[in-house]
Amino acid sequence: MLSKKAKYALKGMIVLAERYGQGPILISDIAAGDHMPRKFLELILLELKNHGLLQSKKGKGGGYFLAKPPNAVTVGQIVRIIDGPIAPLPCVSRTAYMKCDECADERTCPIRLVMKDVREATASILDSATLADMINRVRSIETGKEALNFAI
Amino acid sequence: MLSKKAKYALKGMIVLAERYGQGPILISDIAAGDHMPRKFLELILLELKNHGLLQSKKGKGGGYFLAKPPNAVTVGQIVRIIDGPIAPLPCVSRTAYMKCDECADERTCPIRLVMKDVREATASILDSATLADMINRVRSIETGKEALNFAI
DNA sequence: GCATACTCTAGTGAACCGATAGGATCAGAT
DNA sequence: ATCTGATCCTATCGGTTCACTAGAGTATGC
Repeated sequence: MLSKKAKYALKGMIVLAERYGQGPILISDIAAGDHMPRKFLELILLELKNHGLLQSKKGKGGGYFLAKPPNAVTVGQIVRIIDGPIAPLPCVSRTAYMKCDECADERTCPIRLVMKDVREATASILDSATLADMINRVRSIETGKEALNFAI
Repeated sequence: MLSKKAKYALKGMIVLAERYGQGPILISDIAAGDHMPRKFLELILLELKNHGLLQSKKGKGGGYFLAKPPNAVTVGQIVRIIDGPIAPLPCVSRTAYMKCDECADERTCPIRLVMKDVREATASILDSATLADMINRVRSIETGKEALNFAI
């Protein structure tokens, strides 16, 4: 389950992606647009900055802005920073692998086999979805309406 | 992330599936085989029973057994009972849908669109994997060894 | 030097997790 | 009837995480 923290992080990043190239944006502005608790968002943005996804400027005219273009930041990166590994079990994680202590033979653990499939499927979705993708996807729904459905 | 409780539930169900048709199995036996805390497992099996996945018999010669054949019980069912909805966000859940309060237009929420993909992918894996599938998958690895790899 | 805005450390109440305790209840054997 | 073996049920507990808040610290620009 995605935490609220991660959800706020994603929302914040999307706002910043939409205004990419327009200079620093105030925390307050980001929070106000999507009804997020300002102080909480403050922590989150800081964390994303410390992981290199954001840059900031202090003082008047300050704020946050993306460290990389929107097509170079994926949902997977953001979720991993805030919520930790994507894998449903530590023993199938690539970024934070840990052996289960009870599991005798990892290679033949039936639960592991299924959860590995889940991990693979989830990771491939989250790691291929960039901020730019998300924005475009919404725009095409908003402007083209149900056009895509007919195209299929 | 899958809870330990859900993991124990899956392990327990697999044990019961392997011995399907052999009458009731003791909680203690199930717990001992996989090093699970007996009392904790007791709660879990009870919960699975109350949701119709297991049946039980009290007194001497008692124990737990599957209410349905192993090919009629999926991982998804078990996980949902123990850990709740599979969806990463309530607003993309089919079994426990809940609107997000902040989300103005659900149809164009970019986060929702991505998480819906994740839900779909995860659910299709978990809902198609039965206890019988898991057992067979392990057996074919154990007996056929690396045969499958060569086949690819 | 003062207002502005990010930076950092603590802390808090509520909920959840993993596990245990102990009695209640029921089925079968004697 | 009574005893034994097993599940059934409720309560509780220590620890951790979650969602959020408070407030002091620090750099920036005018």
